[in-house]
Amino acid sequence: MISDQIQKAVQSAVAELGMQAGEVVLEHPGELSRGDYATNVAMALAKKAVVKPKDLAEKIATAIRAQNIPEIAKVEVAGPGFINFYLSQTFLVSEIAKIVSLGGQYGLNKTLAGKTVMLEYTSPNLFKPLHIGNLVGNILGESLSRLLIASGAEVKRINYPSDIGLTVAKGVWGLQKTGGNPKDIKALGEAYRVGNTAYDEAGDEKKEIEVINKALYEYSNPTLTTLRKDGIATSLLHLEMLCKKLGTKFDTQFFESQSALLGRDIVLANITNGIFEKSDGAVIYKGEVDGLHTRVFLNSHGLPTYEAKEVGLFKLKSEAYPNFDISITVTGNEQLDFFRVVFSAIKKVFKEETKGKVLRHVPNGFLTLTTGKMSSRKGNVITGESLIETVQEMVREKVKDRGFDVSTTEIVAESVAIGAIKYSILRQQMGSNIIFDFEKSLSFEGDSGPYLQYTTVRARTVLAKAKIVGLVPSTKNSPKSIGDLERVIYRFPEVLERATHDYAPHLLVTFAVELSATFNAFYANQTIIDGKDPDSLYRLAITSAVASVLEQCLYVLAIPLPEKM
RNA sequence: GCCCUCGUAGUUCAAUGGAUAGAACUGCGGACUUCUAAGCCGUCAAUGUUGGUUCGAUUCCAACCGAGGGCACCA
Repeated sequence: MISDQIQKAVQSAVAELGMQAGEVVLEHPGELSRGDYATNVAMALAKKAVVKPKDLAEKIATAIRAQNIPEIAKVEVAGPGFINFYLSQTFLVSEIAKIVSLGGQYGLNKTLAGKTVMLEYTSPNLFKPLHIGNLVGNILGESLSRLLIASGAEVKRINYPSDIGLTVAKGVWGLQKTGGNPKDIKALGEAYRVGNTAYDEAGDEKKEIEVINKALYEYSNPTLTTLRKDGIATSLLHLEMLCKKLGTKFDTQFFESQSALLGRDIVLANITNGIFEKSDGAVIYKGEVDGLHTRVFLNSHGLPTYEAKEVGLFKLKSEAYPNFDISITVTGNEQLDFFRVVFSAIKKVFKEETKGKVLRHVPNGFLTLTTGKMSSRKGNVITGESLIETVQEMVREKVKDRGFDVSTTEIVAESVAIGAIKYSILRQQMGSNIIFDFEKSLSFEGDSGPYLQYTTVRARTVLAKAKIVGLVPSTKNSPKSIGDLERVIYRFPEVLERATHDYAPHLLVTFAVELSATFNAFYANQTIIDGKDPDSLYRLAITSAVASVLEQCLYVLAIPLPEKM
């Protein structure tokens, strides 16, 4: 990458002056007028060297100029002692040519080549409609997995649904009460709602549900077991459809019914060695040794808690993928402290299996809706699906005016709705809570999923039109001076790499918006297709590069791209 | 009480310790007989408070104020 090249150039220039630069910090100046890269080495070194930062910067700049690097057109000292680099037109144009020829391969890197990553996300409660929180986790998780793949990692997408426990018991109890068909997803949702309400009233119903819960764990009642089995199958099928809509396909599923007793046994086996200890009839792990807090792994009835199930789950995972390098769990940010403790325990129990490996919890934020439309009156929970459906309906109305046929309208409405939702979740740093504003997300004006989709579709439309006229994009004849687009688009590979490194899809979102805005300004400023203008072919090359990079951004964010808008 | 997140324009979000804190929405004002106007151009507007570290702090440290979450048998 060009940034590495500049880093090296700075380092050797500093060394020439008899100093040690260490890690050279390179950044993109806030404004393009200040160049493409800037470094602050002179300011950082000036103090030690007892010289004025600007004088030192000038010396370093001179040494760099002497290297005659073809990619660098100009080196300048500015402000308090920054050294600014201006990339050469030849380099920038060659990047455009590179993007056009490489297409979707442009920008991929090998920083995680050879690494296997287990990435667990979504992980819903079966029997219970998919909650918005699950939706957020799925969206973040899918984008993370695509980011890791773009860096060469082999990613195993893992789903960990809860198929046993109180939630399921509530649903089964509800099915018996309502007589609902366990193969009907709507009846299942209704059954859970009935069961959940009854449980909260804490009367005889609560006891009945607890009895069912125990019976399900023990498989002691065939009727109940069948209801559970059918309900789970229905839920899973439904989940799979929803995930498909969202762009996820899991490699593996582990169920809580597998991890529960396994986890319990592992915990029991690690009491004598002092990792876990008994306390008030329960089995606990004292996180205080690691500066954390105590958590209960087995309750006083000897049943595994969520904590112990995680221990069992790790066993399942590490057996399925013994050669993994990184294990990531994406869940709500309220579980931050929980996972610190659980990972601390797991690392002790599985000392060998976790040696040299990374266990990481990636929190996703809590999503709240600003408008009253979706608020949960009457105790109705907002499901992930109803969110998508509501947004889709709003989009549908807008798309109708465009005069598409019925099936196109439907496809576009779904893509745009999902794009809008995903964008509003991925645009900010993960972990912080998300405010989802219906009006704003669906205004389609700037800083939105539809904005990115629209820009990409627009660029593709232009390319298609040019093709019909017989114009082929080319960078052979670039104009005397080039614009801002070339100076933004070549940054894509470094943005992608950093987004992976920081687990931060939002960096890619920010970049995609900036690129889109630059392209839209470019588009508005002139006519791209003009058979009489020799520069037209170059403008088409740029358009092609933009379309290609934006498509990649959307792909990594797992935002669908409609054919037209 | 202890611990963890976090606090940036009216609103929703950006800003690997850097230069004039960037967008979008809203408000106000424009351009358009061009390939998609879900677009483009201009403009008003912000770092919770008080200290500290630093050549330089939205960023690091401390205290305070405020929001959310967690802290023994839920997940």
